[in-house]
Amino acid sequence: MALRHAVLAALLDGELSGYQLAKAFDVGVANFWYAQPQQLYAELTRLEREGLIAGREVVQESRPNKRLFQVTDAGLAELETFTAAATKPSFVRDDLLVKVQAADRVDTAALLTELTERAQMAQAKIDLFRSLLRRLRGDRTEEEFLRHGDRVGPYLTCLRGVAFEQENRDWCVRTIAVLEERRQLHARH
Amino acid sequence: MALRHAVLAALLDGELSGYQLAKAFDVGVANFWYAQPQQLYAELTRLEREGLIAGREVVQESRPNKRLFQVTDAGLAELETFTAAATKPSFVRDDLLVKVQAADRVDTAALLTELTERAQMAQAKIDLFRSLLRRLRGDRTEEEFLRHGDRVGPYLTCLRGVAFEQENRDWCVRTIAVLEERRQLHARH
DNA sequence: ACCAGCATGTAACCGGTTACATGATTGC
DNA sequence: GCAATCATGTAACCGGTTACATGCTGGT
Repeated sequence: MALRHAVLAALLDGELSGYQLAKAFDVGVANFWYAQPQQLYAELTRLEREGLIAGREVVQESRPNKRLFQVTDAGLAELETFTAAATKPSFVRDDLLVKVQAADRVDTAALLTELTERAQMAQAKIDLFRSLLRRLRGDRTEEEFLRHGDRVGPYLTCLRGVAFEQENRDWCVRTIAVLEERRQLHARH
Repeated sequence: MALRHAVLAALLDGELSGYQLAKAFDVGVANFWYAQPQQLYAELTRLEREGLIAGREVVQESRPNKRLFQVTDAGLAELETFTAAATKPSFVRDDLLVKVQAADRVDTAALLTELTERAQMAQAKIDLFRSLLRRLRGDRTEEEFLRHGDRVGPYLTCLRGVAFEQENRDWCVRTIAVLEERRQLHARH
């Protein structure tokens, strides 16, 4: 089980519903975890049954009722155990990189389109994460916030997200330039 | 099925045995895919059965015999189809980031150790990838190689690997500094 | 009228992980 | 003598993905 700790960590920010969590996990919760709604609802049910989170029904009028969840003491203890235990490093697994690996042996037209899209998606994420960072730190400087702010966890993971997506975007742009130049050279023969 | 294309792409460099592939995939083949030996042997069997790769037995004296595989025309066609089709973006999923997300609510001692280890592992990968890049480009400059070299795919993915691991290392170092400073502030109370 | 957003699930499937298994050679 | 490297697999499991399902409200 891997998602459970990501959910617990996400719920440290306060009470959230499954739907709200789903929105957060849809963009990857500041690029550190991605999950689909179905997975989350299932995981929330399990976590509640095990007493690691507590849910309460919130009745709404013009919308369907929802259940807000928060981490219990047992849940926090679980996170504590998890953080203390060693984990094996995670690896990148990206189809786009596989395609680039094969780029000099196959047609690159579609690949170039995809790389362009990826660069744009990366830029969109950068913008999103940057505004998130601004919201988190408020009117303090970054250094000030990281020293004395109360919830630096999300800020730090978000910084990683920004750096990752910048790298992503820059690499896409560079790769497009290289492949396009080689295409032209090849066309001229 | 996802691994199959990564294997096909890896085999574009020339004939390789399952064991050699396993070594490459163990470090993540320039950080674009990771897989275990068992997975590879199973996948190679499947790919050969489907005619996407062809294997030949190589008899060795002082070592167990091995089977070398190369991509067939059908395999190349499969790669072509794969590259032309759209893929959904991949997401980062890293336990270490989950831990950092929760860092201000749990004890960070073990986490700091792990971050240090990660920074070192990232540095080791950077060194590894850099030497790979040097080997690939030979005595040409990077620009020259990317313009006229014949196998730029591996070079480009390797560039991504270096950038990723640098980002990784820098973020670990930064995060350690932040968490450690907060620890001291908190200890003094 | 129709689509987007709110809100929550079930069930089947597949791919990746973990555990288990074997056996020879070379170097410390 | 022991560990590391070469070399190749099988089987059970689990977690993440895909497909399917429901129903109400508010805006264009």
